[in-house]
Order: sequence, then C-alpha cells, then structure tokens
Amino acid sequence: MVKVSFRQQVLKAREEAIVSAVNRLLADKGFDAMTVDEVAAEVGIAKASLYKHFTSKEELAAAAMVAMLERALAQLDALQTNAEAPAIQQLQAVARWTMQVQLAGDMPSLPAQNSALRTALMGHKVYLDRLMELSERLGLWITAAQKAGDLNPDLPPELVLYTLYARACDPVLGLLKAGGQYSNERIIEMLLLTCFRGLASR
Amino acid sequence: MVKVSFRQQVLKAREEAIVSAVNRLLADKGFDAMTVDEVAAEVGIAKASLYKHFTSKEELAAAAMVAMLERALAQLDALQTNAEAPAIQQLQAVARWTMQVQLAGDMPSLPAQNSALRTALMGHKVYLDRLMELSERLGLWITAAQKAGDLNPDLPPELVLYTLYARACDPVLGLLKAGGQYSNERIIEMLLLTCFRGLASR
DNA sequence: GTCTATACACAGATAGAC
DNA sequence: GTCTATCTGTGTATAGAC
Repeated sequence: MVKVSFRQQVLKAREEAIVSAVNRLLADKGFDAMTVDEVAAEVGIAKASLYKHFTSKEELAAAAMVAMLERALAQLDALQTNAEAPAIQQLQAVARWTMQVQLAGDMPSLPAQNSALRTALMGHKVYLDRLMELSERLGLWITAAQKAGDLNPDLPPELVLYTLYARACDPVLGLLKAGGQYSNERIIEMLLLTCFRGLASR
Repeated sequence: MVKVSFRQQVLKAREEAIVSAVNRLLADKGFDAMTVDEVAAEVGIAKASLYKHFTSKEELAAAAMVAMLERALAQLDALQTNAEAPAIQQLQAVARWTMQVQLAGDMPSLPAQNSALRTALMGHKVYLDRLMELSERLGLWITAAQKAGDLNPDLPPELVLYTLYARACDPVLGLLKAGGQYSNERIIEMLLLTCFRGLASR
C-alpha cells in the first residue's frame, strides 16, 4: 500500500516535470514550433516514455493549459481573501498578475488561428471545466464592478472578460520589453492604465 | 518592346494572384499551418512554378506582409486628404480600418513568437522600409495628438504605436464575432471605445 | 516558366526488448 | 514504464524534361 502510493508520487512528480517543460516551451516558441523531442530532451527521458503519460502532443499542451488555468484560479483564491476589496481592484490585480506571468516568460500561448490544438481543446473536458469556472468567477467581479460604477456598464461583460484574457498574449508587452527602456513593473503599470483608462487623456 | 512589356504585365498579374492567395491563407490559418502546396493549388499552378517567383515560403509571407503594409500606407494617404482633421481622429480612423480588415478575414498574421519567419522578416529590406515609413507617419500623428491634449502625454509614443499595431491581431475581435451577438460595426465601435477610453467608467 | 516526379528532412507516433 | 530503433506521413525544396 505504502509502496504503491510512493510509486504514484514518483509518477506524479514526473508528470509535473513534463508539464513544466511543456509550459516553458509553449511560452517560449508556441505549440507549432515545439517538438515532442524537445520536451523529452528537456525532461531527460525518451520520447516513447512521454507517450506512456500523454497520448499526443495536443494532450501535452492541454495539460499545460489546465495547469495554467489552475494557477489562475489559485490566484483568484488568494485575492478573494480580502473580500471587502472593490471588484474593480480585484480585476486590476488579475490583469496585473496575468501580465507578470507573460513578461516572466511563463505564459503558454495557443496558436491564434484555428488548428488541431484548438479543436482538441474544445473537446477536452477538464480544460473546458477550468476555463468555465475561471470565466464565471471573473464574471461575478465584472458585473459587480459595473454595478458599482467602476466599469463602463454599457460594455457587454463578455467583452470585458475577453479583454482581460487577451492580456495574456498582448504583443505590446514583449515589444516594450524588447525596447529595453522600461522595467517590467513600469511596463505593466502603463498597460494597466491603458487597459482600464485608455490611450486618451482624461 | 511592347511584347516584353506585355509579358511582364502577365508575370506581375500572376505574382499578384500568388500574393493574394498567400494573404488569404495567412489570414485564415497562419504561417505555420499554411503549406506551399495549398498556395499553389489556390493559384492553380504547380508548386515548382511558385519557386520561380519566390525563393522560399518565408519570401511568400514577406511579400504578403509588404502588400499589407502598402495598403495601410495607401489608407494613410487617403486619410491625409483632409489634413485639417485632428490627429486623434486620424489615429482612430486607422485603428478602425485595421480592425475592419481583421474582421473581414484579410489580415495576414505572423506567429507571435520568434521563428524562422521573424528572423527572415528582420533581414527583409523592403518589409523593414515599409514598416519604418508607416511607423514614422503614425508617430507624427501620435505626438501631434499628445500635444493637442487628446492623447495621454505621459504615455511613450511607442506604446501608443504598438497598441495600434496590436489591433491587427486582437483576439477579442474574433471572440466577439464568434459569439454572434453583435454586428461587425458594433464590435469595432466598442473596441475603439475601450482602446481609447478604456474599460472603466468616465 | 511551366510541368511531373522526386529528393531530403523532420516530427509525431509506435514496436518490441528489457 | 523505460529504453532504442523504426515506421509513416507530410512539407519544403529541387531536378530535369518540355
């Protein structure tokens, strides 16, 4: 009994190592450019062994996306500990966290267009569950912030939701960072400002 | 003489057909998923013939990107005919046009991450020239709008420029369109609003 | 310059021994 | 479950005849 449990722990640790490698590679080069050989090399096991844990390249990517969504949900939990904070502030904190992850090079990115991965994810129950839960929890804050008059109430909540999600792949972050003129913190503060307040003067 | 000129016209027409097909495919599935076989099939010629006109897949994509940049420059020309319009209005018109092109499915998209294509473009003189010209002309309007007090003068002009460029690949457009609840015009007006005025209430 | 046919490389996935 | 070795498909690019 104990031995089996230990074995399973080892397996779980290995799978976490795999998912972590996939996450790095997805963030670095994206799904298409990532090869299963690279993943195996980075984990330090043979490619055939990978396929004992995950049945396809798409499954690998889905596992990384699920892990990312679960990190986001954990982040929401952390924010919710001070429940008296206004919803708008929570939403800004989420956007800030998302951009931090992206600037740190830890945000796995999907191909923008339709692809094999997209269709695979649309049939991936766990992925859809996590995405739904995240969307619903953010949706509560969005409508609350609109009711409080902090978010423009004329905007459809989905638009706000999508705009927050889009912070995870905003190319402006990388372009500003490549310019080398501003610190990561400064970049994020500026983009938070343009996201919520826009480019125009007040 | 006349004959040669005619021949060249035919060639040019064929190359335009190629570039147009590449543009469609790049907009539809992106660089990685696009295959040279598809391009050849869409144009209706053999793949080997394609390689007489363009020496590589990257060259094909570069030609499409150059054509897109030139359409953008032509758009600037058109806007500049009423030179007395305030700069902020011109910039909004540019953002609107960009989003219209994307929603219409005519905007070729590059891979977000570094790739063979990215490095090829960074060494492609014509592409860089067009990109530079576009950036400089937009830069004039940006600083003018800041001076006029219509754009937040605290924002670095590059940030504004990048944010405008990012409208060409904003995933929010496609997500809202997929929702099916709003017309293209409505989507664009809403995103123009959030781009310049932000998500927050005024 | 257009075609058919093919070379070449690489990546996803599997066979089969241990 | 891990490995080495291999199969298979596919995509870029080219050879060579016309």
